[in-house]
Amino acid sequence: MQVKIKDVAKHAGVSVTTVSRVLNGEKYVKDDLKSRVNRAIEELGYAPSQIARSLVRKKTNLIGVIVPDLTSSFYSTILSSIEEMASANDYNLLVCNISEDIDKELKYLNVFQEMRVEGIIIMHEKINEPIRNFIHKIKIPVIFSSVKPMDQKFVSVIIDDYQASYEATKYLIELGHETIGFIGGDMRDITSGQNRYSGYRNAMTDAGTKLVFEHIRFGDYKVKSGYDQMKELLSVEHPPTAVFAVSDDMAVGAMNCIRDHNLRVPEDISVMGFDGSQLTELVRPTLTSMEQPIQQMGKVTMDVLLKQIAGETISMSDVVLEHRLVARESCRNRNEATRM
Amino acid sequence: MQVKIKDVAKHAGVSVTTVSRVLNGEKYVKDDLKSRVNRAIEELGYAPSQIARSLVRKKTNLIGVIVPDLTSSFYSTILSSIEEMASANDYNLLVCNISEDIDKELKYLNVFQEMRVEGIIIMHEKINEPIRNFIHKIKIPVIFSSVKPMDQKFVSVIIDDYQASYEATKYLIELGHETIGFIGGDMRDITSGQNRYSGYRNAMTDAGTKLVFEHIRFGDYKVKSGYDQMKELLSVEHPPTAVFAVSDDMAVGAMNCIRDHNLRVPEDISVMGFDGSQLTELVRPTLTSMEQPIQQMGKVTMDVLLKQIAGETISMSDVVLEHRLVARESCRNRNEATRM
DNA sequence: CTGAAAGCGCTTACAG
DNA sequence: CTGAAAGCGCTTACAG
Repeated sequence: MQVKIKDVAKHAGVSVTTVSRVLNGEKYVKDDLKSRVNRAIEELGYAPSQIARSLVRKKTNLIGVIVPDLTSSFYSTILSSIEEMASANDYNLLVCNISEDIDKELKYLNVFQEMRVEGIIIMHEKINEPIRNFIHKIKIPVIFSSVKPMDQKFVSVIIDDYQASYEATKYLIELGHETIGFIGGDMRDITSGQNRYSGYRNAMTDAGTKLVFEHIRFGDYKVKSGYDQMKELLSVEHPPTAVFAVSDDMAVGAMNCIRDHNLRVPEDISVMGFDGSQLTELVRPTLTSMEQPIQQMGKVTMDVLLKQIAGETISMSDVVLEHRLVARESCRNRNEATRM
Repeated sequence: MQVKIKDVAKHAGVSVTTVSRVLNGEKYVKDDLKSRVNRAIEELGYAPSQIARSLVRKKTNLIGVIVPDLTSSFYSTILSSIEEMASANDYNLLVCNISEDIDKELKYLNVFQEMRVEGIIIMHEKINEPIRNFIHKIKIPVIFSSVKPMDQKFVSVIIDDYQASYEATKYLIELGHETIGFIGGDMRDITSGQNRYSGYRNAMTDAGTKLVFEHIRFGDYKVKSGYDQMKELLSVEHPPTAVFAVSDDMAVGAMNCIRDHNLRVPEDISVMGFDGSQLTELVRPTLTSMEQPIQQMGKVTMDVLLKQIAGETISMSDVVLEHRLVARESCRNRNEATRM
């Protein structure tokens, strides 16, 4: 049996009320009693039950987080930054890794509700009807991090994906590339699918560069799909001289595919990534990438969520963070490249 | 105000006992009442409070996990596998990312206790005195995953690090390498520090290969330290022709360093990693690695922990899983290599 | 098959 | 400054 407050009270010869008071650091307890209580706590190895405390206080200090893929460097970095902020504010994280499994998500959302988490963070945008209904119904604050699903009720902490993608493409154009392949995301995703595609498309047409149907492909953000889609890009009659993949993972997959076909990055083909994950510095050549402020994204997400929990009436607008193109080795000027 | 069981009872015109019964799927409730209750639950959007339920059942379905570094591919993969098993068994994960911060760990361990988690998983072996005392004192099952701290009270799910390291080294020796550099871990770590070093050392001396002091270095398992230590190895008069790093991350760092010095892997220097993380297939050349069964490690950890929670008297012995050397491109026969 | 009552381990007015 | 009592939202004997 766990020792409980009653045992401590008995041991110290005081009432449970008094024990509770020293537990919660209230003043108005004589030093004499306070030290007796503390000694009893020490001697009995007492640890108050958060469960019981939560019940009466109606406060759990719990936050539920739904991660699409824990093993992804991008998400685990956001999560780690969320965790840091949470911990600093005495919140604990209940984490759920749904790997494309929508049923699991719904189940977890229910668990979150039953656990009376004070806030929910969601990091993907594949929101189906039951989930949409659910998050609209509950009165727990919900916030989206790194994505913005088609839904105006919730705050999203994101970058301007359209603009970022536009600039990334423009960068390649300015490097002299006239054929730029695109490895996009899931077009059902607004943020990372549609917006990034639009940015690419408009940058191309604005520059008077023609869009080549065979140069436009879509993956699932993971390394393997980058590899597979690149393979397709290499198999067309006139492969592009540069490729823009909307995730670093896919960009790395593309780079590997290019190398496995005995071509060189960036001499033969330039590769541009997106996200700014650890991978960028880890591969060779290092990967030029349109970077999201990943750490900050996690931090700001928790910041805003904590405010929502505190009941501050948040203006329902999104938080849009700065993106930044970090040039590394994987992209090269087309003319220099051909000269080599 | 949250709707509670009393509201449902009133709405359905039954007692809370009856509502509780249908909630918990007990038989002995007339279909008539059952459907009235279910309708009331539906209409009111009622979700039972796990907090209250936990209090009376003395069961939280919570497991606390302490991860050294969420952004590491190795740990996040174990965590993801733990999460999967937990979820399948209706357990939820409270995760704590301590980044070398021992104070944070102790704080979290306290939180875990107060939250009445049913089990605790720890994935590192830097156990200091206060933490040791703490985990020895609490009556919550504690299990170590991927490490075995110097302590006999707890079960560890591990591989035979000594043997794995011995075999990895032997593999390089059999490839004809006579000078094999070593990038080890923290020698305060029994499992991944001392045991892996011993395996290397003994494989070398058993083969009659002499240990070269300047060829033996120690990092912190991360990419950067692999890079830095490799730089040192390259600066000695006679650099080794092969390098064994005790983590894939360090091995990748070493590979990058070698390349940045205009040397080739594996033509000039072979590189062997350890862990079997996603990186192995992702870098070029692909990384030969002594692999741990990462997924299985997470799964088995949860398996054993669940048994301990169920009160099964576990024989206090560790679970030792199979390691496996996976040969890829980064290691080459010394003679072939020099011929090129 | 159904319900009234006690109790899970705390906190918090309320009274003194 | 201290304590008795009510209550947080459930479940579970117990009685019928």
